[in-house]
Amino acid sequence: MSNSSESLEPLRVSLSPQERFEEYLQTRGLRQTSQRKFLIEAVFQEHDHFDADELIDRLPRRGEENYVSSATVYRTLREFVDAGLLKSFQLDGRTVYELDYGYPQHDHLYCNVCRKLIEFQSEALVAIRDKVATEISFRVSGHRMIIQGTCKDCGKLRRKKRKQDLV
Amino acid sequence: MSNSSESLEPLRVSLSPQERFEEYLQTRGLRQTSQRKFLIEAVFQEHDHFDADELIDRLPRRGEENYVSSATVYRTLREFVDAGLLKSFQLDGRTVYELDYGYPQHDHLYCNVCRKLIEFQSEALVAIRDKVATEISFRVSGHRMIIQGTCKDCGKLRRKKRKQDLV
DNA sequence: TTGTATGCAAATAATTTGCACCAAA
DNA sequence: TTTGGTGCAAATTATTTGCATACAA
Repeated sequence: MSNSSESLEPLRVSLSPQERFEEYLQTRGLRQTSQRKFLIEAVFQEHDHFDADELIDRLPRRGEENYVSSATVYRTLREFVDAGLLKSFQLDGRTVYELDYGYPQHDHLYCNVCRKLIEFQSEALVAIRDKVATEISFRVSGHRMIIQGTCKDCGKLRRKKRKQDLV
Repeated sequence: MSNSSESLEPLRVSLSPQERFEEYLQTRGLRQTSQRKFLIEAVFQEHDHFDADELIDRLPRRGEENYVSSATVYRTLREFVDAGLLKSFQLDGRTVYELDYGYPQHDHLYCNVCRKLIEFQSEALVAIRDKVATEISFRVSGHRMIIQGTCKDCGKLRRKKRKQDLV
């Protein structure tokens, strides 16, 4: 899966993701391990969307230094979500992760051609969400909005191709 | 997965789902088979959300009359989506289907407790979608909005439980 | 020392696919 | 009769889990 995206500016937060995660582990009596430390670095280095497979691909292989088994990668990604560091959602049948801690709430446009995720923010969208929910006494914990279609670049390409076809 | 939902009123459409599907098959040189006819009946009998597994559960078993293999169920559901009869989306890692042909565009609230899907319609939401897309020259083919949280009933239950806990 | 975390491989679960046979058009 | 469709079982894919061992607190 291609996973480039246009990124929003990070917010200023009092704790680093590492510190935040430490806090999370301590309050639950869980342990700080070298794998967890290494993974949090790896994940927050990239500011992009990714799935477990892509992450594993850019991590050290078995036998190399800092190798982490994929079982642990899957387990740790879920912890990061629990800890509020990452958000996850389903796209094309796989679980996509993105940074949450330190990043503003946002939604996505998804290009069906190049599979790029483009972020956008809309207060109006959140307002509508809350209004709809309030009307039926639904307590909102979050939402997921994905606009599908064709991005600017892919729209251009297709038009170019159509022109060529006419020649 | 529980799949009850509050349903919107069907629209009036000139062709029945069956006729619409026939049309689809003919324009593509595909065949009308007894399995396809049977499945379209089964699917449009219920006005609810469902996944492949739930559908298969309420169909005749192997050996019984009108049995359809699950491979064919999966294949046919995708055809229904292609034909515009059904819509599909991912929820909790599985593919959920709902009637599309003859039903108005809408979105969902999803109760994390009872896993019920509640439908809602909002023109304002569509307007925001189109505005966001237009601003970056993105051609929209559709969208998916899911509001997560706790529905009215489950909110009540939880409060009741908390009260009991205090006793 | 004590229980949590990890790595490995096996297990799951949902869905897809290869292939021989069946049946619309 | 020709080509698409179906059923079956095996293959895939992403992810989870059981278990023995390793290690943080």
